[in-house]
Amino acid sequence: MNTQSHSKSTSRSLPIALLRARETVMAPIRDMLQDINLTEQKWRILRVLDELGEVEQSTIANEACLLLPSLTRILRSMETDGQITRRQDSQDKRRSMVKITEEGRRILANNLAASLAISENIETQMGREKLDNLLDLLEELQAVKV
Amino acid sequence: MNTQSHSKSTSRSLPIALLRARETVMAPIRDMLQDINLTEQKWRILRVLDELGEVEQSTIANEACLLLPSLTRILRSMETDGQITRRQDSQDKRRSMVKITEEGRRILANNLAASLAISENIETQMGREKLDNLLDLLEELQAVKV
DNA sequence: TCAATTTACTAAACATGTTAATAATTAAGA
DNA sequence: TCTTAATTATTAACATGTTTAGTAAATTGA
Repeated sequence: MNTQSHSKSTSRSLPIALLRARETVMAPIRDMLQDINLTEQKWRILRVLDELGEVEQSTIANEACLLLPSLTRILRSMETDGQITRRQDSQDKRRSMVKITEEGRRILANNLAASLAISENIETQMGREKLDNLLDLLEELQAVKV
Repeated sequence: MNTQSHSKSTSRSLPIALLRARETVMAPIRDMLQDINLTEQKWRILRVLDELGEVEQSTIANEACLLLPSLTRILRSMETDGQITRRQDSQDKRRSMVKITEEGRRILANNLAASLAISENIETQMGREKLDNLLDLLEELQAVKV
């Protein structure tokens, strides 16, 4: 008898189930991103910036699930590549405000169709109702106090 | 109007929702693991090995959602620390068979209670029914053809 | 039988994750 | 005001993620 027969199988373990499900969903997205030479993290950052407008780095880190040290490096390279701009906030000089550029928006626009096609493929197989149900449950899980 | 008003907000994006939910769930587990000087990946490997017995590395990689190059490095350090053993398979000399040691099992056993407490906290807040529903949907999502 | 292909793993290079320490600035309290 | 604490971001160091390439062993198929 193994240790986990007291516990639960990894397939019913929430952290592992979330990870495996994400790997499934990400596989085609990674293929798409590889074609345009963009990492998963940079893609998330562009989407968050497009959604929120000009924001400070801590906000990006929270929304895109990145740690600040990673973000510092990634934004540096994205600034070099002309996908985002940074400027010091005039009110609070600790903050640096980040904004997506036209080039960044262009990348999003160019890949919107491919991105949607991937989502729709999953929606077709699982069904809209189940997918909404899943998204609701995931939002609820995020709100749990840990 | 931003690019994503054609698309969907990041909170209704499956990859991002899965990532954010996982961050929530993992936070207390990371705290637990830090106390015993174990990474999240090593914890997953121990759980998979405990569940499956002696297996080849590709199997571990699949089950624990790790790529083989990462696994090579991590197993090397776990072997040094006496948590797993490796031996060449006699039938197929390409394979190396990996097994959890008593030390590895001891680590699992010592942290089973803490691990369960974390799961039960989430279960209490979300409810058993919703959690089962979520796990079912995640399993279904994993099975989607991408 | 043997060349071509597949499988299992490792190596190397670079990007990101993670923690700790630090600098700069701002906020809060005595 | 002055000091202390908190906030924002960066740097450094090391572990892991990710991709590409490579090696060795096994399998396939003419």
